[in-house]
Amino acid sequence: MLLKLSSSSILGLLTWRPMSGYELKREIEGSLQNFWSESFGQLYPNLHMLNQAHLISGLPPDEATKRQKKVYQITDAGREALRGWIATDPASRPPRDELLLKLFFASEGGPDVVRDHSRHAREKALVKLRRYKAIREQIQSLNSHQERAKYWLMTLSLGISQTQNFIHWCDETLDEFTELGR
Amino acid sequence: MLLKLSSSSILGLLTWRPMSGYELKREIEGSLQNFWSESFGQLYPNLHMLNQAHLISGLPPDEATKRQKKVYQITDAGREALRGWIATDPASRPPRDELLLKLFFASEGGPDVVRDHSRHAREKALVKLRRYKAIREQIQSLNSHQERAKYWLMTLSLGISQTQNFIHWCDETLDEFTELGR
DNA sequence: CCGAGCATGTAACCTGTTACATGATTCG
DNA sequence: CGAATCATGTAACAGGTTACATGCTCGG
Repeated sequence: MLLKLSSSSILGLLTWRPMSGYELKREIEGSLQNFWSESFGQLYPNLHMLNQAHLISGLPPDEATKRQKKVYQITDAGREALRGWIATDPASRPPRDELLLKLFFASEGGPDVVRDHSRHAREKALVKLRRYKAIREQIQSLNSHQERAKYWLMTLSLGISQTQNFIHWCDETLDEFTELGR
Repeated sequence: MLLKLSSSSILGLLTWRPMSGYELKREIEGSLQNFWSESFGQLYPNLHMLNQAHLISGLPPDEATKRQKKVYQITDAGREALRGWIATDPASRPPRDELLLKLFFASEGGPDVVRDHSRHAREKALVKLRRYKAIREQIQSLNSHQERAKYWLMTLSLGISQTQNFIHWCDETLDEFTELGR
């Protein structure tokens, strides 16, 4: 069973607990935001496809809350497909970094452009870093016998160190190009 | 004049010297490979659009080599548009990192998957790092009165430190998850 | 009752890649 | 002369976002 890239996050999240499309979106924007995103326009069609492929199945609607919410759970075939997908070599998307492209050609704009961009990028990175650290606290505070925590912290630690390194680079760049501006 | 994202690299490169579509592609795969890419299917149509918008103009074909090569140069309006584009705040694309998504859900696959992926990623990062350093040598060895070099080295230094940091993280991860595998 | 958030879905659009078609030139 | 590379281009497709349409439910 071949698994589409845009379906993998769904299956992954459904290993946690059964969820609806809306809940999945919230979870993606919460837990996966740092390295993944998915739009409703992609999510709902994918949900239908996964259902048809029997990798997920719909739960019967809750009697108590007669909401029109559709809750899905992962099937055994789904878990199988997910495991297969996880094990295969990850493909890297063609690079497209707008900030770096602008900085690369920034000699056309002068040192001020570099200063402005790196200052702004630094601000955003700081926000990101604070968010990362808050998540880390959260994970560490929940029961440590959660086996998944180890894996989550591993990905987090990459995000934190990359962001810290980026901030450091912003500082250096800022130094170098504000001298030039004077 | 609003500049399309996929056209900006063309204008940027044409500030170096007049080039044909084919040469632009080569230059993108050479100098910009670490943060940018462009396919022919995008490049040639964009070239036509930029030409029609008078941001670039075709050079008369060389008499000596009667090749069917079409060489373009950037116009004043093109330089203007490029400067404007460089100065505007860069947008960041929605994140999509397949490796991190797999590692995040790797508790489904076990420690071996983590080990395999980080080992492989480390290999690729090492190759990248060597390439980065070779480029740095090259830039530093060309005449230092090239004003652009300062900008190029700035973007390079980010690439190098991010890659080094990534390799370091791979080592840590490898350590942690090979212990688990035993 | 009304607005915010819950909830599902679709159609139009944009961007970008892949695969293909075509032909010239250079070098061994 | 044949293969590799130079060189330009297009059509089909895949992937993804945005904007819209629709309606429910809960709290104030």
